[in-house]
Amino acid sequence: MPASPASPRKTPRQARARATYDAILQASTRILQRDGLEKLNTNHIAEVAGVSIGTLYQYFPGKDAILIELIRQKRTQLRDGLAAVAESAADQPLGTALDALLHVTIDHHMRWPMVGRTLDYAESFLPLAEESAVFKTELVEIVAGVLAQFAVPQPAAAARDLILALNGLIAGRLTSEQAERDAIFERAQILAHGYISAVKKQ
Amino acid sequence: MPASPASPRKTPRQARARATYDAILQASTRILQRDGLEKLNTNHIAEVAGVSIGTLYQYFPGKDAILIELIRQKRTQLRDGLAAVAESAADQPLGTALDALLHVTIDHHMRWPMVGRTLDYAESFLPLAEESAVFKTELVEIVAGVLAQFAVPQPAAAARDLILALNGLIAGRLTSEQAERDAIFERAQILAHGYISAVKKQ
Amino acid sequence: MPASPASPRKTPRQARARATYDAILQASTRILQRDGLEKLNTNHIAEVAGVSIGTLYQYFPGKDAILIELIRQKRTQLRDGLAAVAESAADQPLGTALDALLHVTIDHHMRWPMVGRTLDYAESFLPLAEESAVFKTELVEIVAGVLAQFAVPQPAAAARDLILALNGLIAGRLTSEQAERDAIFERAQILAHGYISAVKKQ
Amino acid sequence: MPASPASPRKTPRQARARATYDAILQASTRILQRDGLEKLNTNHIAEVAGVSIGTLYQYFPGKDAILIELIRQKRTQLRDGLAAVAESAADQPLGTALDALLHVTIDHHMRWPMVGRTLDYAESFLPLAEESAVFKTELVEIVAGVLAQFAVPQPAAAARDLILALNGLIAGRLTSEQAERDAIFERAQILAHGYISAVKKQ
DNA sequence: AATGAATGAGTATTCATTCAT
DNA sequence: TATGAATGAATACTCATTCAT
Repeated sequence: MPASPASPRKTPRQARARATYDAILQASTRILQRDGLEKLNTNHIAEVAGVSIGTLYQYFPGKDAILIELIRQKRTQLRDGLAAVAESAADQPLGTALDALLHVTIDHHMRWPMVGRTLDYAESFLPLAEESAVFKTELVEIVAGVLAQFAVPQPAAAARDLILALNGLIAGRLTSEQAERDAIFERAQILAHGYISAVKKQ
Repeated sequence: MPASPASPRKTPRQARARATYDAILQASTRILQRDGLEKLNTNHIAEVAGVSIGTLYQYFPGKDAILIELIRQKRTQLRDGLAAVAESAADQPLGTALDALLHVTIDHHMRWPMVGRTLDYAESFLPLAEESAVFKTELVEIVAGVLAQFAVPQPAAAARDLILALNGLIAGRLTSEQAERDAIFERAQILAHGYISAVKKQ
Repeated sequence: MPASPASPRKTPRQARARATYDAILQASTRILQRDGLEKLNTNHIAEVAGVSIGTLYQYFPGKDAILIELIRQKRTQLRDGLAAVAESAADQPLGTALDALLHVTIDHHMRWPMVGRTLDYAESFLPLAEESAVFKTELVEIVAGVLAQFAVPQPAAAARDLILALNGLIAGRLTSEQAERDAIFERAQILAHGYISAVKKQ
Repeated sequence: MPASPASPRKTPRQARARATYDAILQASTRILQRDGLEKLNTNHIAEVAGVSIGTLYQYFPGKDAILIELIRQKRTQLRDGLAAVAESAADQPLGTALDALLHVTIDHHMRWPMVGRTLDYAESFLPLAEESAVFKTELVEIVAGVLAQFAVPQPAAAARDLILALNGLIAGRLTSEQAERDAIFERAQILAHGYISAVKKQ
């Protein structure tokens, strides 16, 4: 099992090790959020995390592995959040279900807006093609499952387009000064409902 | 008035100078498209452009200035393309005008998909905040002008949201294998029409 | 009396300790043979030996001490092998005695060819000058003792030259593809006999 | 033509560049001779050579390339030296020819004794297998050419063995305190003549 | 005694930029 | 003006060694 850049080098067993592992990831998130990808270097991460550079390399085979782990954690959060909402939306009207999904998505983007944008870009140079495809399929399936309950035609294609368009809208709003949570929700709602109405009329 | 990183060091007057200047930008585009931002370094650019590193620095004060110039050229292309279409859309039905805008936008994205994504990211660390705000406003005004002709309420807000959502949809599609021009257009059309219908019903 | 890098930190008394000690040395030999000196690091040794890095340092004060111990063991093996043969050669003809010495030497080189070469090099940076001089003298005395029985003039000088030349021949052959045991023996025999004949004629 | 560790990165064109290139190699030789392979690191080389670390990497893709270039230069020196002597030995008696070859070889070893030993070891981890085989064949052919003139049977095999044995003898003597040039020559002469006599009697 | 988490000095390498020619 | 040799700060990563548990 050779260490690839895609997997952590050592799985933390002791409590201290776990804390170190998390500290490295949290420090990375902070740097990404405050200074961007340019300032994310291993020495800086170690310093912010309060560990030595050697310790960092005990847990991650390299800088890319840290980025990959951050991406994975963020994906897991979003997927689980959407899945939970999708499940509880089973017996609710379309508008309610949609709004719940929107809230989860917007909250997710708002948590670390800069980190999200940066990690999206990082995907383009990390060896994550296959994993990304799987993740996108999972997201599409979750959303498509909700859409299918309301007789939306071609639910997978609709889900994929909705996700992309909403991501663009939300991320774009968060980049600019227009970062009011409720305002974003309102516009996203119009977009989503409008799109679904149009798709149904097709 | 010292040269700021945001402006080329010299305005090329002679034809040879112009050719060198363009060669540097074209080389940068090629490297960005093929290898990504990581491989974009000044020595490599000079080599691909067929000039010496010294010459490169005669034309640009630094690496960032090259990126900035690429961003400006791309922005100018898109803005001019949309403006031309918007003008000729003055006496056409909404659907036709919208489709024309969509075509320009999709073509723009498809020209150098990887470059577009990369430059979008590069904006986040270049000193371009003000300029970017102006550009976005210009785009919004162009699109809002069209929407206003058809009594779309709050045309500026609608234009902004449409631009963001469509960018997300188109860029996302181009990232994945789903890069069929007509297929993208079809879905973008649904999104745009659906959104405008929804906005009108508000 | 602080532990010097030239001596193991503890003399193992219990069987388990002895096993650990040997496991570390065997692991080092395997790494040296398979991957070379570059890959020989204490963490790797500990891993291959199946002990923790802390335990390794209980038995050896440092990496150099491991190398030194390997060198000592190999030297002891060679010296004892040659000494045994030299003793039993007391009442045999010169050719027979010489052949026996050659066989021991070739067998010794063939056991771990890569390890031998590497440890020869390691001598150059380990604090082993005096010990090495003693060892070389011992070897020379063993061989010179045999030569003296057959009236070889200046037996010590002849022994020393023979050892050096044969080492060069054997090691060189083992480095290349020409590693046939019998073929090496044949050429070494010619070399040794020719040299002794020449020395006698002086 | 991708930069491999086996070839210099940039062939010096200007006089200044040539001087820098040579300074790097000379500094490496000095470090090798005085401190050994352990202390041979790129920063140290650059410092001793009086150039910056960046300059070093303009000429060599890495540390290994420097070692390889040193090996090549030493090999060329030895090969050319032996070839010249072999040619001029065409019409001389065997003893004279052999002595001339011995002198070249001993002089070569004595030039940088420590460097020679170290580079011999370095061969074992550098990607030089094929090149080394070619070089050894060339040496063997030069010496075998001389031996063949005097009806030595199997001249190639004899040449190869002689080279290996003499290298062992000379290098071994130079390692110890016994580094008298004439003394070494005398013993090498006995070895060479004895070996050839023995081979002829076979 | 054994463990393994942590350390940090050391080393290789890159790349934006300068400046003498 | 163009060239390309030179610079050196910045960065990734290794590995011998220590020490708290």
